[in-house]
Amino acid sequence: MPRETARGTITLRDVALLAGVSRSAVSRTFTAGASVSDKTRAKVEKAATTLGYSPNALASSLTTGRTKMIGLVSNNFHNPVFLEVFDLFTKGLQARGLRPLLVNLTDEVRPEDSIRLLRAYSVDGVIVASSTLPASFAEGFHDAGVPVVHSFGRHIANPQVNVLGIDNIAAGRLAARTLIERGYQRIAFLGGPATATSTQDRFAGFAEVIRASGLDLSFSYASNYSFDAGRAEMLRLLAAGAPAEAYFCGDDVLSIGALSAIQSSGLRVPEDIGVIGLNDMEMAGWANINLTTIHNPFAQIIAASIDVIAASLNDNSRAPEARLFDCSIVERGTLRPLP
Amino acid sequence: MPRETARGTITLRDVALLAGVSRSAVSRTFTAGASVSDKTRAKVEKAATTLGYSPNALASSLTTGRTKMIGLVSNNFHNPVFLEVFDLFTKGLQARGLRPLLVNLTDEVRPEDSIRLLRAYSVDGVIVASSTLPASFAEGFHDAGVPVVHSFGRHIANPQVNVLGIDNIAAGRLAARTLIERGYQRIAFLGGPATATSTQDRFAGFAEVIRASGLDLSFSYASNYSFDAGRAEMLRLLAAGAPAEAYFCGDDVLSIGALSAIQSSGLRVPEDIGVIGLNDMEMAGWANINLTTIHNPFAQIIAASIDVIAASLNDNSRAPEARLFDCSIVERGTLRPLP
DNA sequence: GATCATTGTGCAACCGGTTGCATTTCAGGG
DNA sequence: CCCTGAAATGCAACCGGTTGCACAATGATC
Repeated sequence: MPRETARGTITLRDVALLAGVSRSAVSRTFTAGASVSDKTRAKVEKAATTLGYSPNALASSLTTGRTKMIGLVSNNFHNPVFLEVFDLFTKGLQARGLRPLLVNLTDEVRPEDSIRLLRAYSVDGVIVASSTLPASFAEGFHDAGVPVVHSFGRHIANPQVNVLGIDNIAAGRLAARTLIERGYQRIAFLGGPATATSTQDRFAGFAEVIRASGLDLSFSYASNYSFDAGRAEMLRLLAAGAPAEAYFCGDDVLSIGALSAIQSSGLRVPEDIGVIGLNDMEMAGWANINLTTIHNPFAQIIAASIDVIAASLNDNSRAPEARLFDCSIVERGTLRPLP
Repeated sequence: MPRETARGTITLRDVALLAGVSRSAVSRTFTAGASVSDKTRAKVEKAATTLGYSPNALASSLTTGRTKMIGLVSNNFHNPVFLEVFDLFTKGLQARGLRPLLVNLTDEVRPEDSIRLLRAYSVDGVIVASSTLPASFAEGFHDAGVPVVHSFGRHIANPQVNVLGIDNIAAGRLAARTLIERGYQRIAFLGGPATATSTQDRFAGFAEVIRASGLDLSFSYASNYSFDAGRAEMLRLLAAGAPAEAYFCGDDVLSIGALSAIQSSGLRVPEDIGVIGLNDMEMAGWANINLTTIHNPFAQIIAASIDVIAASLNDNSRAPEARLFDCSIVERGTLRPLP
């Protein structure tokens, strides 16, 4: 008698009974590389399909120690660029048979809670996708023994955890050189929140080059990486009078906010004011935006992040690596052309 | 001797040993409403914190039959509105102690695979967030015995599964009335993909009212809900000559593409051509876009979807419900004002 | 046909918790 | 101080799989 199937779930037992083999045999037919004869495999598969059996991944995780779930943690649920990021991460993880367990950190930056949560769910690894969180956040997972990669995080020489992303300092330098090449003199930095590591680094590289050229540099910060914050800050700058000739904005969405402020005030881009962004999100290429920006190679970074996390699953003692990816200028319509 | 802690995981046993109680006692201190004396609870909690123990949610799911994981399935990873959707879903689920397991269906619409996958992970329920998938997709989960709600799905009278969203037919009517009120005569529908249920319904309502008013109605479809598709289709219409006076576009992102095409061709909005969108995504309110559109009450729909799925977890025999939410016009700058 | 190396198979213990049941502890009442 | 009922506790079986080990079946070799 196939026992009370109270919750209706079909288990290994049921299949074994129907196929007339042991539970081990059923288990083995469903684990790759196990030793099963063609004959029993056939019997088991037949029984499994007639019952509509599919193995319980969570139960097996108990003994194998692997859930094939990856925590995907982010705090950027308002920046359009992150839609591309989620798309690439989910597709990339799925392609490797990994499942993203999503954690929205928007209002919550206490690492302990996320760590406890993701440990409770025994995720095999964690991807922290954020350019604004401090390194300590990802390190918390590492300290808890969970493989982790910090995507879009701050680069440092000897990191505690894997960190993959662009060199924000170099990106700042690139922005500065680009503006200088085009003959801009009164140049400004309109950054994201001053607390974000990405903002700090972009500013550092930018300021270094501008000042080395003997130019003045004014700078200010938007309250966060958002359209409204970019627009508000640019409106403030315009109202204060004597805006700069060109602005390096913290990222694309901030740039778009700034552009809208400039348009509202009747000034023209790039004739009166030039703007360069960073990220090259899809929208930056839209014909009505046409933002000159610095390309952030998301697809590469994400593919590499997944490679690294997958490698860490097999060998958690890997030394953490900090990998940098090159940025490049995408010339569109918000800077005047090279002289 | 606390047994070989090979993988370093701290279990119930370890805590029980240290606290000098049985495993049951430890288990009970961590399950709400169980009967434990204050004294043993204190001992257990002390031991748990010194060991850094946190219960394994997956192991407990084995006996309780609940994982508190919800499959969040979508195929819209390119429409900016979905960033808002993911933000609201993840926050709402987390607030109830539920965890979203994300499934990206972008290139994949075979329901069986997703069903098999989510059953393998024993999710307690599934939310299908898509306005383009057929009802049969969500029904697949229902047939497999998994509670499911289809958010933004097509409304029908006696649904097989919970479906929550706007009344797309009513929205189409609303768009038509809005255009007629403003005196537009040559009116057109620029829809999303003709295969999407949302497109079909919006068209049905829209066409009904336009034709009832004795006006002509021309219509065409973009290849998908995206900026590029909207722009391409509008460029084609403009090149073909004699465009309509006003367009009801399938959604906001399509509208923005169409707007950009109109601007590119030197025509003015709303003087030469009016545009009305649908969704009222964040970006529609950006000052440089300022799209007149129909508000889709995402926050309400998502909150209700979570309520419904949470209720289904306790009682999977609930009769499926189809709930409709009201849309409203958001007046901005892409339609001429009421006469 | 006997011998030996290879698979293939089932038993039983285990992964980390939960829970029904029997037993013990305890507080309050007489 | 004893009795009673309720609360607390531990035992042991179980959730749905996996896996080491011993044994059985199979095939190759001489």
